[in-house]
Amino acid sequence: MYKDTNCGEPREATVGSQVTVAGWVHRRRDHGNLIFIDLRDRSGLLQVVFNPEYGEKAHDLAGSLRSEWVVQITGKVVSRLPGAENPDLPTGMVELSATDLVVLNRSLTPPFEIVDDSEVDANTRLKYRFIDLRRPRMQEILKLRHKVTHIMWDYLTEKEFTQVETPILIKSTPEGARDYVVPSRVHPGDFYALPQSPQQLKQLLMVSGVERYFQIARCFRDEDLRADRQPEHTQLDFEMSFVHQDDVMAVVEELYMKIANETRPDAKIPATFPRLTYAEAMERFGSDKPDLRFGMELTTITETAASSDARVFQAVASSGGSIRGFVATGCGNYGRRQTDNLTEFAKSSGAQGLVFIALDESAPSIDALEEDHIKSPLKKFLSLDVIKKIATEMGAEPGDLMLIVAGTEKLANTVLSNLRGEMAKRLDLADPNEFSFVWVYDFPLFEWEEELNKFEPAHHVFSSPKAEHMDYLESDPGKVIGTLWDLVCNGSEMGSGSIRIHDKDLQTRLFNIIGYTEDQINDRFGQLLTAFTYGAPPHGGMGLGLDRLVAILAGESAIREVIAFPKTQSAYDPLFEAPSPIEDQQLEELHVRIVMPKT
RNA sequence: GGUCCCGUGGUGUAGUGGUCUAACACGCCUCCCUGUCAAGGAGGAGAUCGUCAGUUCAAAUCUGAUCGGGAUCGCCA
Repeated sequence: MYKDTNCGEPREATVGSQVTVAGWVHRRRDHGNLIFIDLRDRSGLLQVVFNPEYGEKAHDLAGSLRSEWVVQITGKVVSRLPGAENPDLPTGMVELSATDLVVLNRSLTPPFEIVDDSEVDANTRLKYRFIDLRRPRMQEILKLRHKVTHIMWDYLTEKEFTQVETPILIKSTPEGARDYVVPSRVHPGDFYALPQSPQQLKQLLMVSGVERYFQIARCFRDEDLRADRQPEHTQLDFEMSFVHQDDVMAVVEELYMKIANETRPDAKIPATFPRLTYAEAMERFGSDKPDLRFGMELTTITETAASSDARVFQAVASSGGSIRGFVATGCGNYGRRQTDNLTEFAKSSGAQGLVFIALDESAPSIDALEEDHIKSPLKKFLSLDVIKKIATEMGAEPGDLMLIVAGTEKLANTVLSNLRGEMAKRLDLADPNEFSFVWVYDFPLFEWEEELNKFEPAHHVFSSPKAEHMDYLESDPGKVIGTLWDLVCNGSEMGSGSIRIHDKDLQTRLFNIIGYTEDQINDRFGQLLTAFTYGAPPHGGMGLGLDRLVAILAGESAIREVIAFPKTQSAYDPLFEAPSPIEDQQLEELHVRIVMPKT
C-alpha cells in the first residue's frame, strides 16, 4: 500500500505515531519557510505542515506542489500549536509534520474547484465528471447510494429472496415507452431491445418456482428526459409468489423504513406508511402522488359556485365539469402581481384561468364578511352570501386566499395539484427533512385514451383486476379497479406494484380489452402465456426507483446528481461524447443503413 | 414537437445601444513571507461576450435563426 493511514483518521490519540498518507493536494498555503497542505482522500482532509527543520528536502519539494497533485507523505502526527487548532475539521486538533514527500502524479489545473458550493455549468461538470465526483458532496452521495443498495441486499437476503440477473438484450415490446434497440449481427434485420423493466422475466421466474426474486436492475426507456428521468435508471425489482397485496407492502414498508432510518437518522419518517385509495388521493389532493407534508387539501364547490351569477362557473357545471379549489392560508394580502403570477402558473398547467377570492385579515369572521374585505376578479358575480358559503365549504378564514379552478375534473385536478405544490414551495411548507411515505392503492386498471379512442392500461397489462370487478371487465372497463398500488414520497412516485394475473385466459381477456390482436399477443407475450399454462403460482411484486429514492434521501431534486455518469437533457454524455457514429464496417456487419432526417 | 430561463477570461458573476481599449471575485503564473486553514502582501497573464445573419453611423447590449445547458408540457405501460 502507498499509505498506512487515511487522511481523516489521525486524532489526538494517535499523536506521536509515524504514518504514511497518500492523496490529493486539496489546498496549499505557502508561507515561504513554512508550507501547509490540506491533503484529501476519500476519508477527509488532513493538514500537513512542511517545516525545513524536520524535512528539508520535503519542504523544498512542497513549494512546487499544486492543486490536485497526487502525493505520498510520511511524517509524524503532532498536536497543533495552542490556538492553531481548526474545529471545522475532524482532524483539526492534529497535523502531520512531514519528513518525506513523494509526488506520485501531477495534475493540470482543474477546470473548476473541488468544493461543494460551486455551481458549475452542467456540461462542464459532466465533461469532467471524474473531477466533479471528487467533490466531498458527490463522494457522500456515491457512498449513500452504496449504503442503500447494501441494505437492500442484506434485508432481502435475510427474507429469503434470491437475486437473479435477467438479460439486457431482450425483445422489443412496442407498447409503453420507446425501446432502445440493438441490431443483431447474426440475424440480419432483427433487433434486440434493452428492457424497460424485467417485468415478464420476473413473472417467468415465479413460474419457475423461485418464489422470492429480487434484482437491482437497470431499465431503459428512449423518452425525453426530465430532472427525475434518465434514459437508463435503476430499479429495485422484486417479485413474490403466494402473496397478497399486504404481504408485498409489508416487505417494502419495513425495508424503506430501515433504509430511511439508517441513512437519514435525522429525518422525520412516519412510523407506518399511511394508505390512501386512488379515489381518495384524487379527491383530497387532485393527484395520485400527493405530497402529504402539508395541508391545503382540495374541496369541491361545484354546486355552490354554479349557484352564483358567474357564467364561467355555470357553464362548467352544466357541462358536467368540476369546480374545485383550496385555501392558501395567510395569502389574503396577495397583490396584483402575485395573483397574476399564480394565474400564469395555472395557465401553464393547462387551465383556462384561475379564480381567486382573497379575504382581508381585518374581517372579524367569515359570517361578518363585508364587500370591502373581498378581492376577486369575479367579485361582481359573486354575492356576499355565495362567498361566505364557498369560504365555509373550503374552510377559509379571514386573511386567506382561495384558489379555484373550473374545468373538467381531470384538468381541475392537474392544475390544482400543481398549484398546491407551487404554493407549498412559495410558502416553504414542505420540510426537506421529512420523508412522507404513503401508499396509494386501488388504482383503476384502465384509462380512457381520448386521442386513441380506446382503453389503455393505467400502469401495466399484468395487474390483476379485483375479483369483484371481473364481471364488468368487458362491459365497463373504466370502472375496474386493479390490485395495483404505488409507493409515493413527498409528491413523487417511488415505485409501483401489483398482484399479477397468473391465469392465461384472464390475461388474454385483458389484452383483448386494450385491443391487441391475437398475433400481437402471441408475438409479444406468447412466452408468458405459455408459462401460465404450466402451473403458474399467484404472485405479485413491485418495481421501485432507486435513483429517486437516493435523490430524496440526499435532498437532491435531480436524479442526475445521484448517478455517477448521467446524461444531459438531450441524452448526451459529454464525457464519452456518446452517442457517436460508428465505422462503416460495423454498420455493414450489422446490416444497418443510416438514413439521415430531412432538414 | 411546444413553452420558458440561461450562455461574457479556467470557474462564478456584473455590464442591456456610444463612457467597453469589457468590470469584479475565485482560480492561474512570478516574487516576498515560520502558524495558516477560503492564509496574507506585491506584481502579471488570460475574453474577438456560444455561433451565424440582420438592424444601426455605432451591437456583449436590439432582431431573427441556429447550437448547447436547464426547467416544464406533450411523452414516460
